[in-house]
Amino acid sequence: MKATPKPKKRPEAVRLTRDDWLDAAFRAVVEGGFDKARVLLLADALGVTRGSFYWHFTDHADLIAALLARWREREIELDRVLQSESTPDPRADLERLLDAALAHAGSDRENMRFELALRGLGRRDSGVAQMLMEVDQMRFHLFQQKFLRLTKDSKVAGELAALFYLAIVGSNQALSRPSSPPQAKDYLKGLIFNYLIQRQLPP
Amino acid sequence: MKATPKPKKRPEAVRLTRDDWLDAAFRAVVEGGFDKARVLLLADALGVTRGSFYWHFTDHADLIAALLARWREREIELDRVLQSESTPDPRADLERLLDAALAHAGSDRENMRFELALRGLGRRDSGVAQMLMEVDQMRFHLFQQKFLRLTKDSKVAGELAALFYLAIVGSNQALSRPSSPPQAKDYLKGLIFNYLIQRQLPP
DNA sequence: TTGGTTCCGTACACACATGTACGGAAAGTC
DNA sequence: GACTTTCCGTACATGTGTGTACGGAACCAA
Repeated sequence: MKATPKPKKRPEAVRLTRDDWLDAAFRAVVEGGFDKARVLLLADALGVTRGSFYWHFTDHADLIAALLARWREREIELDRVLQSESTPDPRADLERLLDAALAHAGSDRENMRFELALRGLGRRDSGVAQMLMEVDQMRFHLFQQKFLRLTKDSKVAGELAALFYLAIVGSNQALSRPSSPPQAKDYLKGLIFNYLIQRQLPP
Repeated sequence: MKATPKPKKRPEAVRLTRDDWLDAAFRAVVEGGFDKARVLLLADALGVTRGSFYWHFTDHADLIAALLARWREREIELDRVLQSESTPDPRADLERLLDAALAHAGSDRENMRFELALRGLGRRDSGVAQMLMEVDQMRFHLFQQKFLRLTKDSKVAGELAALFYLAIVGSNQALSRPSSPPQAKDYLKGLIFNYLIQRQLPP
C-alpha cells in the first residue's frame, strides 16, 4: 500500500556485540565448516538482519580474520597455562598434558571440529596454513619438553612427541567411530602409557 | 544483429566422456576442496559449457556420488593388491606396506589432498562418514595383519597398527611443512622402523 | 524533552551457481 | 548423401549470497 518501510519490531530487541557474531560464526563452523559461516545464515541464527553485521564488521573477510585471531590467541593462552602447570613427578606431568590434549582434541567436540575445519581451510589459504604450522610447532615443543623430563635423550623425546602428537591429530579423523567417542580417547591414552612408556622408558 | 544463435566453433572439438568430467572434478577437489567442484568451473576448465555436463550427469549430486564411488573402488582394489603382495620375511613385508601407505598418503599429494577433502566432507555428510569408516577399518585390518606376523601377540599388533595408522593420517595434517614433503615421510618411517620395531620387537 | 550516538531494518544492485528447454553441430550408420 | 544418434551451445528462470545506501528505532546524556 505504501512505500514507507515499516521496521518490524522484534519481541526482544537485543543489541548484539562483535563477540556475539564471532560466537555465532564459531558455532556455524563447528556444525558445517567455514562455508556455513555466511552472513545471511548467521543473521538468521541470531534473529537479526545483515544490517547489524555490516555495522560491526566491514566485510565477510573481516569476520573470518577476527575469528581466526581469537582462536589463535586462545590456543596460545592454553599453551601458556599447560606449560606453567608443572608437577614434580615427570610421569604425572606428562599424563596431565596428555589428558588435557586428549580432552581438548577428543571429547571436547566443539574445539576439535573447529580445528578440523580450520585445517581444511589451511589447505586453501596459505596464511591460515602458516598460522596452523606455528600452533603445531608450539604444541610439539610442549610435548617434547614433557617427554624430555622422562627420557633425558632429546632425540627419543622428539620422536615420541612427534609420533604421539600426530596420532592425536589423526585420531580426530580416522578410526574414531562416532558411536564411542570416549573410547577413542582412553584407547589412545592406553596406547601411550600402558604400552610404550611403561615398557620402554623405565627411569 | 540477428536473433539466430551462432554456436562458437571450438578449435579442438573434443568430445568428452563421463570419466573426463570425473577427472576434472577430482583435480578440482584436490586443489580447492569439494566446493570448487562446481559445474560451471569444471566446464570452464574443460573448455566446454554446462550443456555437456547435463548430458553426462543428471545432477550435481550425481557427479559427487560417482566421484566417491570411483574413489572407494580404487581404494578397495589397492587394499586387495597390498594384501596379495606377501613376502616370506615378515619385516620386509611390513616395510613394503608402510612404504606403500606413506607413498599413497604422503608424497603422492593428489591422493592425500583428495582424501583430506573427503574427510572434511564426511563431517557434514553421514553417508560419506560411513564410507570413510569402512575404508579406515579395511586399512586397519591390513596393518594389523602385517604387524601380527611380527609379534604373534594380537593385542600388541592391534595397538601398534592403530598407533601408526593414526600417525600417518595425522601427518597429513600437522607438522608437515610444505617446504619439505619427502622429509616428513622419511621421518615417520624412521620413527616406525628404527625406533620401535628394531628395539622392541626382536623375533 | 531534546538531541546525538548507537545499532539495526529495508531496498537495491550485482555476482554466481543450478537446472531445464531447445536447437544445432558432429560423428556414426545404412 | 541422407538419417539417426550422440554430444554440446544458448537462453531463461530461479535461488542464494555479498555489499552499499539510507532511514529509522532504541538508547544515553544533558
